Amino acid sequence: MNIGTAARTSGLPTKTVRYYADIGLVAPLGRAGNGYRAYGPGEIQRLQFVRRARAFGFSVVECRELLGLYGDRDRASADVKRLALARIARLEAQMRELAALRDDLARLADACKGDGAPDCPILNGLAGTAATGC
Amino acid sequence: MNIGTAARTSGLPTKTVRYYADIGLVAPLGRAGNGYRAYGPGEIQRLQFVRRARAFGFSVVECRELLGLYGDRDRASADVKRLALARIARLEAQMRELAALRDDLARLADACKGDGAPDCPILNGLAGTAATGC
DNA sequence: CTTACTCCTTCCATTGACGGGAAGGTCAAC
DNA sequence: GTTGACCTTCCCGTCAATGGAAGGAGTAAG
Repeated sequence: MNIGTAARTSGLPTKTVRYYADIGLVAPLGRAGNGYRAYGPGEIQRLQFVRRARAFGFSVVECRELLGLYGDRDRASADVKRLALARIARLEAQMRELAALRDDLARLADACKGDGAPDCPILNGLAGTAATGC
Repeated sequence: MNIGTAARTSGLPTKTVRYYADIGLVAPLGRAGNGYRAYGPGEIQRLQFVRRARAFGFSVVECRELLGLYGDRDRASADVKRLALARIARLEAQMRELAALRDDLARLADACKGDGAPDCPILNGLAGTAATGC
């Protein structure tokens, strides 16, 4: 299977598949006589695996670790759960940060009339000339 | 005022202040005879402004726009409010995405016993061999 | 056989917003 | 006069790709 077909069936852009081959995340089966990368069903599965893991917010490094566990028949599911829970914790920390930002910004925006006048609590808040609590 | 003092009083790393000077976001007052960048109180204020706006998740491009409005005596607060509301919308979209990721991942992690056995619903889910709804 | 078209290869540059570190000039204090 | 802190420019690295150029390979039609 050539890289284009592998890309289409795995749902990744060709460039990304090549990139994953370059960094050794998902190596092709080998090379055809013409130098084309050759992919088999196992590689397709790993590419899809990585695509999903990336969609879950796992970094490429984490994907590498997950792929290692994926291919390890002696893996302990505790290892995988640990990675997943750590990722969940990071997601929730990010959400809390974003929520705090939104609240602060919304408070400023609420105080802003949004008319044609130059007096703007948002700019005042960002400039630190008003009490914004941050 | 030299760049180090400007960095300390504005709360930004020296590298960042230099970077902002390079990209023309906050230009120094001028150069001293020895080539050192010179900063005055106005620049400090703009640096702090950018620091706060960046903390609010505004991109450097948006900061540039906000700085333009900040220095414009004829600005309309509606322009600023538009930027703030757009940023809030983006924050909320990000939060929704993160929440969806967390929910999917938590559902998988819940199904995982986390013991020493190799059977792992998380890996199965990522591999697409189980119904995960994604 | 030539043309046309798609697919593949490698290599290089770019993104955003800096951070690390080298090589070298400047300044104030002791 | 010699530390030590501070400043300058310059270049490379981050993360995870993405865009594009230059050129080779495969297939079908005219």
